[in-house]
Amino acid sequence: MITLTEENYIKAIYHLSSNGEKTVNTNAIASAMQTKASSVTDMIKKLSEKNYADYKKYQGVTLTDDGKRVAVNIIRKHRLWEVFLVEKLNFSWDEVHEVAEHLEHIKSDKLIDELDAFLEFPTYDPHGDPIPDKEGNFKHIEKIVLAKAEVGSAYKCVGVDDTSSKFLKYLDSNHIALGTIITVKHKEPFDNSIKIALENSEIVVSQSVAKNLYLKKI
Amino acid sequence: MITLTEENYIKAIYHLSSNGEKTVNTNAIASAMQTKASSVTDMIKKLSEKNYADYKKYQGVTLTDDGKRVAVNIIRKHRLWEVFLVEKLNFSWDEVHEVAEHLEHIKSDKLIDELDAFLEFPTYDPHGDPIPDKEGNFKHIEKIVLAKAEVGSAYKCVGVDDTSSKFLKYLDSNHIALGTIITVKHKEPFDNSIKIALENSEIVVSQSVAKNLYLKKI
DNA sequence: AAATATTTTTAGACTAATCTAAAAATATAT
DNA sequence: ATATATTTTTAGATTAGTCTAAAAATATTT
Repeated sequence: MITLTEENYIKAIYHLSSNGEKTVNTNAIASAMQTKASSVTDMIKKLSEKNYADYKKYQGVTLTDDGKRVAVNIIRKHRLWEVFLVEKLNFSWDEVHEVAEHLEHIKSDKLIDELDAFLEFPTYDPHGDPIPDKEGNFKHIEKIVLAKAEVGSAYKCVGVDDTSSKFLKYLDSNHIALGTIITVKHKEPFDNSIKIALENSEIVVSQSVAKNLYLKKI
Repeated sequence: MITLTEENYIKAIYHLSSNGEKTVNTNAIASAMQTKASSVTDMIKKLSEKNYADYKKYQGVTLTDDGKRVAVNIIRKHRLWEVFLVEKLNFSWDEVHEVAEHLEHIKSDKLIDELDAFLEFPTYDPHGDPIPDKEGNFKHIEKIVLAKAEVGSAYKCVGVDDTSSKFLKYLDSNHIALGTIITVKHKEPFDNSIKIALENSEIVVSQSVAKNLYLKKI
């Protein structure tokens, strides 16, 4: 049996290794899990014993295929619940994360398969992240970050990196949502801010916003 | 903060005291919680410290108003999730209990209020049990147990006491569901079995079935 | 009312997950 | 390449919930 805490560590390791495929180090996990390095060491030993992770002392950790399977399944559940919350229960995209963090740990294959069907097999969650299917495969969308978009081109907003309530509320108040069409007008070299055109407005966004917004060329 | 285990103990105490309003004894809780009496003693001390229960050594335990509030809220969540599972996710009434046991512990007022609205404020769960409203009030239905129904009268099936999968499947296979009209034909004094008439059939049910089926006179 | 049985509590130990503080290993700087 | 800094691990303690076995309290029999 896998515990809730083990699941959360596995998920954290998965996310930390998904941007860059090498081993994940103890401190990174500690900061992601809001805990201390010593606790992480204990846990990765346990994950290693249970064959969810490969671990050699002082050398960081990687997930085994089993571990990855667990991680992807939790991500599937998390994202399906997020869709449910937004589409059926009137949650906004900045409110779903915390509740989904809990719902994702409910263990019932029937529950998640039926939920998937009830939602008509969605492929993206409310933040534009792909939802793995039952077998763990997910769509790979070719997206770039606004910071690297080219001046003069038009893009569609397809996702966010930062899913914090603060950032999502900022986007809401500037009328940026998934699907919004964005044209890059000007990049300011001084502070890396970017002027973009939306449907009815032009706004300037800071570098930190530009780094967290995913676009697809149209 | 209230833990999952505390919530489960509170729920168990509530259910044990709801049939008969006096104090609940340690062994009863131990058997309901599938644990040992010594563990129960530890926990009721803790619940007492946290003001969810009143407890005097060797004298059993009762819930405080706070404790009752917690219990009713969990029951509300449990039953709303059951309705969701049956009405939206194609679960049958014998499959919902286990999953609802987990879902009931998700803590989010918005989640449960929106779920309630999404389900159009149901007042009964799939087993005929009333669903408390936000304030904790629930409908009291005047129901009797089949074992005490009178020969010759007609009744509507309004609930079950035993919600085990075994019993519910037995009812399914005999075409008894919530709303089914039942006429009592004969009571057999020898073994307390009862012959009842359904829409298209007559069947004999044992005493243990008769004790677990709730009816309302029509 | 004394003897016996049952129930409940206590005492002490265990596991999972965590922590602090110190030690060990690795990485970086001079 | 040696010293210093950083990262990681170990050692030992803590908390929540559980257990077993023994002790204490209550209930039941005779």
